Amino acid sequence: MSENIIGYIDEQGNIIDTQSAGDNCQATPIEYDNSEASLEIIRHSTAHLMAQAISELYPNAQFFVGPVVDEGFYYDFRVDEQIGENDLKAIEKKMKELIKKKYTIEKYEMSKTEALEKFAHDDLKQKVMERIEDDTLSVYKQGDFEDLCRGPHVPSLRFLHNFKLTRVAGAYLGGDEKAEMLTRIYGIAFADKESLKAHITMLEEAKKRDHRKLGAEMELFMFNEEAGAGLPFWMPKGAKLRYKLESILHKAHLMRGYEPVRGPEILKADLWRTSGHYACYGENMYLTTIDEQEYGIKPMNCLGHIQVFKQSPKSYRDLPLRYYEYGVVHRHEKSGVLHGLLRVREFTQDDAHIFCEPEQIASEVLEVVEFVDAVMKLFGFDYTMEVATKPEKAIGEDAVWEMATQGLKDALEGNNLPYTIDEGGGAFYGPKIDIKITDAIGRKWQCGTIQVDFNLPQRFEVEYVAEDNTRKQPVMIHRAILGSFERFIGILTEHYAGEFPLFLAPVQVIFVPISESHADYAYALKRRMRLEGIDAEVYDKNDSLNKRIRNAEKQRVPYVVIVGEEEVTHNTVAIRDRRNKEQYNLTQDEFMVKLTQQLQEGKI
RNA sequence: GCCCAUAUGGCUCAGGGGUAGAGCACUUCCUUGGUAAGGAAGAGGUCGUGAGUUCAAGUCUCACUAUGGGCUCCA
Repeated sequence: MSENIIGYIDEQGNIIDTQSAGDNCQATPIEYDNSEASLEIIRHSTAHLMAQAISELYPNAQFFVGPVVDEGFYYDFRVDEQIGENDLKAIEKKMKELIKKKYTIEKYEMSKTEALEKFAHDDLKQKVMERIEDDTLSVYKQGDFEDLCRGPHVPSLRFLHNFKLTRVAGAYLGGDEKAEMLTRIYGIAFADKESLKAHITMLEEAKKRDHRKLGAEMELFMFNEEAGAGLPFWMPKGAKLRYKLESILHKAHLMRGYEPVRGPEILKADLWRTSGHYACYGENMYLTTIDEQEYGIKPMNCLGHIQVFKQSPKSYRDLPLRYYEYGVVHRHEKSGVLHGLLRVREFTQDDAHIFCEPEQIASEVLEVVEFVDAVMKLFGFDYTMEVATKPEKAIGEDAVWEMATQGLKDALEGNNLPYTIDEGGGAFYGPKIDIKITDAIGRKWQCGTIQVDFNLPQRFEVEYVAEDNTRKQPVMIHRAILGSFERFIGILTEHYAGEFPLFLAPVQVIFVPISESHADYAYALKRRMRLEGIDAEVYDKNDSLNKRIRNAEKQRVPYVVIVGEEEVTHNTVAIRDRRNKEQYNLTQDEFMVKLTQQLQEGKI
């Protein structure tokens, strides 16, 4: 057996560790490196090593499960002491001590009955075994530490060096909110030191573009303890950015035949009862009483649009009718899930409801998908689509659900658009296509959504007059493309690391006059910019030129423009490119043309 | 909501049972400089909120609020 082989992959793609394979294994060997299979073994063994260290430091610790996940590994366990981030160092240190003992990792098997007996004193192990169907269970042993485990593991602790424990967290036993909460420690491990270092650097880079940090630095948005959690404030620069995004999207909606509407923020609770929100979504709603009448603050915009639709009789000739609204909604999210702009309690959706005939579903859904694609391309986002099916808490008949779900799949399949299925992930009133985009550190966020709804039209008796003069029920398609301005701007900020394209940047140009005598020229330029709808600032504070240039650069604006004697004389500007730091001169007119042309990039 | 952690001037952070400190930012003055920090002076904080322990609490304890890392859920 080669020194560097830590396991094998059989023909089915299963990983077999050296303990299980024996000496004459014919399967493909797994070398000790950063391949997927190798990391799987290394990380799993590192999780066990961590458990061993924890059991030495906290002798009464009991262990649940310690799997490998996308970003490394974790172990769930129960312990009497409180473990905080500061304790991770001590655990790491103990792990390194254990490595020095060069334990081999041995495997032995026993029947489930024997195992149940062996771990009779350990209720967590009993719970683990409840979830296992096999009759034969394996135990891995290193030094005095042994643990029930399926493997695979490295042959010896000597293969483990490059790891880091990253965070400590609480996790419900088995992911069940009603179950006891265990302590979870996350860690990461690699085959070599460089990869570990690179990973840590990547995390630090991601931290630098965290939208919460940039949002504060760039004065885009803020939160306020006195106002309450999850309630964002938009500062002037953030509001400008948001307004630009709203305008781009507003035009895009009009071009696609949408009509703006607007509903009230609060509606009587009876309407929410009719819709089913009261029963299915009530725990997330803010309710209030006015003149002994119960009202609900809207968590969604559909009801308003339905009332507008119903205001006058509609003909099949009116369909499809596309109502859209930047709808402000309030949802009572649990305090622990709030996260910068990505998860808030008040947010504005770019919401639309398309009322159409059942035969129009596929073409309407497809048009929305194309709209989504145009928006995602504009910002350079990768995204995936997911068809979400009927959840446990749902209204409407199964047959209706099936028809709607199939409609969504047909629209995607008919146009060769790839998608995955999220079983049980639908809204309570219908199936949906979720559009998920990936942020700067690889987290996936749901943004856009397309939902087919046969239920609300029925509940509210929404009707149109068909060609044969009978009354029919339209289908409602709920859709959002950004999802919410809050979340989308949060993701955009991280995506661009704060360096927004010209058509979004809250400040598009900063003029830096070389000395006081050139300030007038700079202000004249600023006025000219404003007439063209371009946001510019003049940095003429009593600071050195270098410092003002530095401050301007730190603002992450698309253009920093220096003006001095030469520019004033020739009516030109000296532009610093923010990317390559080169500079070039243009006449005022050329610069204006360049800017207005570049603004066109924001059209969809 | 639950587990763990954190909370000191606008920002980043140091300090620590005897009554608060730095850098940046801010104000004023000098400096008018051609591409990432010129110099000087000044102002600014009941140390998140409320209780408790103590002769004495910003420092210790508890509760609450907010934030961060997770669990669960969602745009």
